[in-house]
Amino acid sequence: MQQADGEMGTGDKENYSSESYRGVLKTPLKQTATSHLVLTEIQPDCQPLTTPPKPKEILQADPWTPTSNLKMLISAASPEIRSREQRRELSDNTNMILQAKHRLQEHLSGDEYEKTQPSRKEKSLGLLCHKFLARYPDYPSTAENNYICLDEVAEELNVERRRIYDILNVLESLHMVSRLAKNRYAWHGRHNLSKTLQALKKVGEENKYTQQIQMIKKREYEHEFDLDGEKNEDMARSFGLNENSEMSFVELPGMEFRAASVNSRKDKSLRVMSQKFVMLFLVSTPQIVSLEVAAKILIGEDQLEDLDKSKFKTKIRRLYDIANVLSSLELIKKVHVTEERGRKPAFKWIGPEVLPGIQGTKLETICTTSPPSISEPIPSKEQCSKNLFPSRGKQNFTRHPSLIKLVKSIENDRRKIQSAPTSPVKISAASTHQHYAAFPSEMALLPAVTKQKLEEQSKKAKEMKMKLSGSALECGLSLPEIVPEPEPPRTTAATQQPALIQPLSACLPSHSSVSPVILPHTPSGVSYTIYLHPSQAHTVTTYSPSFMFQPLPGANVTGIKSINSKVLSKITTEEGDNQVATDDVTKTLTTTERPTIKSETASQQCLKRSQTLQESHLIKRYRRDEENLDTSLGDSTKNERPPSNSSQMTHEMDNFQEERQNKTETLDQNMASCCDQCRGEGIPEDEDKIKTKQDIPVAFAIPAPETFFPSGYLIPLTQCAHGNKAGFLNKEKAGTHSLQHTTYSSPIAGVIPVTASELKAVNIPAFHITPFNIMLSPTSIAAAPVLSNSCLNSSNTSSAPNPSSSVLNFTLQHVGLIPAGVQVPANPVLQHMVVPSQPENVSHSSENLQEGKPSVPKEPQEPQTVTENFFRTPGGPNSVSSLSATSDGTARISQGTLYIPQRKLEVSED
DNA sequence: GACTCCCGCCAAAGC
DNA sequence: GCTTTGGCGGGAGTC
Repeated sequence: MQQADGEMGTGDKENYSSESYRGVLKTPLKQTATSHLVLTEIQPDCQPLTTPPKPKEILQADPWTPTSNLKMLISAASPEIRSREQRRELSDNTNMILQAKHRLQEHLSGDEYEKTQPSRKEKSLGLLCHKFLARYPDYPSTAENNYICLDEVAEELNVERRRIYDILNVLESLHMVSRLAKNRYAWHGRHNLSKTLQALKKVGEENKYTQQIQMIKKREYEHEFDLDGEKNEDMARSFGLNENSEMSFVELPGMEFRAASVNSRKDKSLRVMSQKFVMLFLVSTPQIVSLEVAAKILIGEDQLEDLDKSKFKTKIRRLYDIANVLSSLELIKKVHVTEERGRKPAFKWIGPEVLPGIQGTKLETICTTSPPSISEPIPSKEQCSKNLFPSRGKQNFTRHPSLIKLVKSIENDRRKIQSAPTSPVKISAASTHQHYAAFPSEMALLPAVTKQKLEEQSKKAKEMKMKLSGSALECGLSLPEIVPEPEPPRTTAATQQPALIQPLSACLPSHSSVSPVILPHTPSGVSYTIYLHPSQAHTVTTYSPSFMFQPLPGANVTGIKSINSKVLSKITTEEGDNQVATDDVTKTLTTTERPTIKSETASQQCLKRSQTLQESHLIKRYRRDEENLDTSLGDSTKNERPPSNSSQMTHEMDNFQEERQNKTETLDQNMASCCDQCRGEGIPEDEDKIKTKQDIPVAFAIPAPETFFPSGYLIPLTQCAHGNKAGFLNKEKAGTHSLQHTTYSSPIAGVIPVTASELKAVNIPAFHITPFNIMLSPTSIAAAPVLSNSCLNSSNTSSAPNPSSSVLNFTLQHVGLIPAGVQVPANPVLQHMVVPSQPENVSHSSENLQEGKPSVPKEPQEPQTVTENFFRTPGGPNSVSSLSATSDGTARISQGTLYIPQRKLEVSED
């Protein structure tokens, strides 16, 4: 109470009309009054306290419930209703409520009074935030008086200012309010929300939160989260957490904090925590974050050595505070994740889908009139850093350190642009080229351009298909709508500029820009770099009879190279940058029929051994997967999908396959033929022949109507020196111990940026390209981005043929990334991406964000099941792990010794 | 007993 | 030196 008095001091003097009222506030009676006051008063601006009394309600035995309050608040959110309510309530006698309070206080003893108090729930920060939000419009006009008087708000809501600070801090983190001066805030509503979320997502990706989450979950699963500082430091170090130990606030251009106070105690600020928390949702797939994970990440960034229980508890408390406010904003909702270890509280993102870079033009506009922007690091890196981190003379709010990385990344990109071989640019893309060059990270995702490109490519591809001879199309599946241009003859591909990339080269992505990009065609003989954002670097599944991964600078890379043309399949995974190789490659090979793996850091001997060992297993798998393929190409794919999605899946699948219906049969035959070849002589025996089948140029995406995920870039390699198999084989040894091929010094030539919306627009459903940088050798056929069926669900836990595996193989073969007949298992890593059906999240993606529309309220959902997979990366930074799903429901890493069972997370909503 | 999170102490920062 | 701001953790209410 003393503190309350202290807090109220100034405000009381300024705003409270009488000492008696002040006294009321200090009495328990205020608690009762609080609820009812808030229920009735909806005053958008700082106005004199005119809270109408509702004596009857005050004395009511049946207190108002959160539900009823919410309903009222919703109705009050309407300006008309609100004004009507105000008019009516303003007519009431304000003094009545005070009298009623006094009366109640006098008549009731302490115990009796306690019973009249609203329950704890009714005093929750979430409800308080609801009340607070109800006072202001979501999208205030600039003409309005949008100032917030802290004292008045606290007074009218009848809460201590301390609570208002909690709300304001979270709102500040979303740039819904900004502090103007002491006791004074400005209300911005949701105008800036979408931009803020985009910025947060970007920063979250920069900070590799996805990997951090994975790492924590993995550790969680390996053992109880140990509080051993050394281990956690290792973990943090691997993600560069120490670099970000000073948590900084992410600003929007033009939204810099002017008040110096915000710079204080920023390291533990609720604002920063809130932003970090939101980031976790934005980068997570699915967008469900448990409090535990969030707290650990926040602690990890804070002080690793203080990772004790009290710290953890405190963090959890704060996260609850934040979550309550975010829930009131309808950005998240509480769920429970039930896994084998128990039921955990978690929160699910229900806010608008955030696609990075969509609003690049808007941001750019702001940046031109604002202090240093993300997309416009001028004039130099140093200057930018200076601007981002101004001196403490006059404290501006510090921008996030990751922005510095972003600047460097952009500069690198620009360098690469300039050094990369130029490719002809399509007219359609030319107009945007300059724009892209100016704002590569933002413009790389321009949906309209992308869509146009897709359409053009589709047309061209269809035309070229008509012209192409069938000799190069043994596996001749017709092309998806995004079919790019036809491939050049393979014999000259290595020395040619791939025709495919020509229209693509106009677009240069920033390394730092995480963009959903559709993979263009992989013409035979043309090497590509699949360039994915480091923050997405979870896993990659590849498969090739002869392929090579090439790490790209500044990204998480797992390299893998086949030194034996008979190597039939490989799966790689990467979860961190600095994992330590600990496992013997051959160890697990003897226990599994799964593909061999190869760490970049492992010896070549291990690789050869593993390859030899796996050959004997692969033939079996070919047979098995061949059967699966047949099944998956039929109706089994649909059957395996969750019931809720089966209809839509069927529809999309039908659409997708409609135009290639006739060729499917041919495919089956060809597949069988190829498989026969593989069985008999090993795949690469007829490598040229196989490669000629890769003119199925476009990433064939498995329909996944419920969720779209960011993918990456496919970047053609235009300076390939390896023109033939022999040359490649000669490079094999070198490739095993060194993946730094100078040949690929300038790999970035072009990409097609595609957003999820475009994917859907062209009936190309989501596919997953696990975050990785893969650089193929010129002669290699495949680097297989994981095209994962989003509906994989947990079906691979059964011993039945896994259609997802077949579909995946079909996809990879279709795309030309693996030879026909070669099979790769469905990568269980991807299954954690399977999220409950939420089509509305897709539909209102970019458009609504751009228009600043609020997210569409979502219907309550049934409990959902999410399968998560966690992996140990057995090798070092460049390690390669083989992952596979086993019939007993485990994810197996062939290189490592770790078996990590799949975790089925049941997400239930409260 | 675990989960939630209100509450207010009290210190840092601001004025 | 007073006020504002907000980190922090005890502990009560709820499940």
